[in-house]
Amino acid sequence: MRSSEPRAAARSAPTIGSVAEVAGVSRATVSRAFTRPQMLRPETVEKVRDAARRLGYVPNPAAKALSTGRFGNLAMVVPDIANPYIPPMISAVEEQADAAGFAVFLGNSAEDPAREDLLLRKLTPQVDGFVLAASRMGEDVIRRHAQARPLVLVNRDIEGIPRVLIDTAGGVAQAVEHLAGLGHRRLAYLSGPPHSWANAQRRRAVKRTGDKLGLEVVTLPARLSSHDAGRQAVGALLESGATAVVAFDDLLAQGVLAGLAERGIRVPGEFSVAGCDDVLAAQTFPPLTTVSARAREAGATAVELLTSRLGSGGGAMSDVRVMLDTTLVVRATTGPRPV
Amino acid sequence: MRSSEPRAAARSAPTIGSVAEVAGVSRATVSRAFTRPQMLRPETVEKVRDAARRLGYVPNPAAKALSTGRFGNLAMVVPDIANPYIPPMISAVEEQADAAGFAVFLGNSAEDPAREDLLLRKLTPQVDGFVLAASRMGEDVIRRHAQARPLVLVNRDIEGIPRVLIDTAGGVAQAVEHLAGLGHRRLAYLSGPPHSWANAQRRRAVKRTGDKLGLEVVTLPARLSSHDAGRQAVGALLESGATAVVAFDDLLAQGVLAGLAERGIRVPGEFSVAGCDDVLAAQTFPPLTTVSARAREAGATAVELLTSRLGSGGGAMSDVRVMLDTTLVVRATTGPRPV
DNA sequence: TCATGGTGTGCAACCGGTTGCATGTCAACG
DNA sequence: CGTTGACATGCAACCGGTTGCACACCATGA
Repeated sequence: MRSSEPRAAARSAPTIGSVAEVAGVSRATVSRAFTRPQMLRPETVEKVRDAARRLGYVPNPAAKALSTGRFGNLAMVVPDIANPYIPPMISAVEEQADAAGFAVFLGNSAEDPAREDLLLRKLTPQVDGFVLAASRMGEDVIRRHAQARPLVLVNRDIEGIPRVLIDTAGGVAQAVEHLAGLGHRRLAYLSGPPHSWANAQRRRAVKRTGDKLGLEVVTLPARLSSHDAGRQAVGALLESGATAVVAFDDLLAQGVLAGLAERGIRVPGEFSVAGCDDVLAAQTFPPLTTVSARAREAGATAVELLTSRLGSGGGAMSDVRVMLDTTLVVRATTGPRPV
Repeated sequence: MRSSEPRAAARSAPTIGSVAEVAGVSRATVSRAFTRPQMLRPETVEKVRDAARRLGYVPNPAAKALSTGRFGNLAMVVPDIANPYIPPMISAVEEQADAAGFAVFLGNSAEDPAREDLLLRKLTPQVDGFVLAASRMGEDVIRRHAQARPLVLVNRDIEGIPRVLIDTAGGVAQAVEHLAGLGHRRLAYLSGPPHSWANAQRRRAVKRTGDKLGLEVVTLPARLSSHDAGRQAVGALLESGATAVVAFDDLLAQGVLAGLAERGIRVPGEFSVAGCDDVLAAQTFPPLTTVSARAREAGATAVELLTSRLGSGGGAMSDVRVMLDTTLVVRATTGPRPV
């Protein structure tokens, strides 16, 4: 038999109306059976739920959003999904949001502030809030968006906006102490993206701790965080006279490892390497000494902050700034200073 | 001064009504100025657009969705974001969807078919279509969802449902030929997730090609795709008497590399290792011989299929099955059979 | 017996767009 | 000069929920 549907897409989705009809009540009652059951006689609720179940009724979120102004959606925007640092955070956000009954939009800004801004603007009218990971946008732009929707930052420190910061300074300082304890006297810091909050934080921690312990510290630039950049930095690293390096992140550190291996320099026998973020670090050989990341926790915490704020009807809580501290994880790429 | 807003959240978002008022036209005209401008006098369109711009008007997608039944959203559901194979695909999907004017929901099923089903059910009422990567759901369940919304599969082969398959069989066969050419006579295949389409495909390709070339092939199980599983498989690998291994994917291969290194077995001097997917493979040391992945292309193609189908009003095209073939990338973990 | 009040349900308006149809205007034509 | 029709715009219903208010019902106390 031919399809007798009026439209192309056979969207015979049952509505609140059909449920009402089957249950023999009004549409209002059906609505209340789901949103305010305590307002109804228990047997009425049961009757409605039963009808709904039989019809396979699923409430239409668009309609709900239209009348309530709440969407049940969050958006997470990241600078680069491909950076291995990010997926665990996304995963945690998704999990936590799901548990709180939210679905999550994912946006990828490709490190471009303008793109990020555009994304937020397009997402705003269908989400209840945002999680912005390592946002690249200007402070004023972020502030403007925060006015339109509740917004939580990860690894970006703006006063007055709730934020979760992974304090790698502590872990990096431990790495420096660890290396000093192994007898190293001259240390290199291989830096990451120039405008990154995390890079500034780590560079400072290396410098300060090195100074305190009386080490010589040289800082080497790396254009960006990548394996190749790390490998290419090995020449400068060796010329610098350092016997150990702390790299901005694990990607760089792994590049350094590869570069050293190519030149036949043994790790940790002749050179020590420490990374940061604990990303795939246990999976290199030798396993990389690094600073734990806690990216998952950061994501989960951000969503908690967001949903609790949404629950409380947007009552702005006082300035929230969560610091997650980190510790060094010693594996096999650091050892005593070569003699 | 105190806030004089009626509600807690100051949502003074301009609506079609306010634009109409400012422009001095009816709401219908404002709507048409955006959706059917050719229906209006050009100067009217200009007048309306101008008013909208001044007010910062952004159409409310929930309202639009409610009246049109179209949402402007897609959903991508993956089994595990943390698997490095996935992010590039997500990234491509996001990019392509964005270009076509869609926002994308991300869902993570955590390899659990029931969770995946639930996710789809919850997302269905606010998306126009789905991209399912390596779905773990039963064929009948997938078919049911495909009835509710257009749906494209990646790396899952179900007749009648549009799908994009990364044909690693070709690349894997090349890997076997490569190893045979290097003199290896006994070969191991280290298998991946038991219910995975990709695993079956690869295992078959190794077996068939090995048989053709007169090699002995042993298949070793690995519970899942992980670094640890690979490392733990090294014992069985060595006992098997093989001199080379093709692993289900790069994660496993890298685990094998680590396990071999721990035992002081040189690669490729004493043992050859090939992976699959080209994920971080260039970043190990030595760089891994592997089969190229094309995950990005798969994602992009899936979205193209989806959007073109959405554009054509759901007119079901005939059975679509896109195969992306792959090739071997020889790097430094494969060498001549040890003597 | 009647006012009283609490309880459960329905009516109808509303959220912000879209769209079929009616209306008004104006130029072209007989 | 009246008719016709193309074109631009407005009116009002509708999408599928939510919610303030009215109402009916019933038990209670005077």
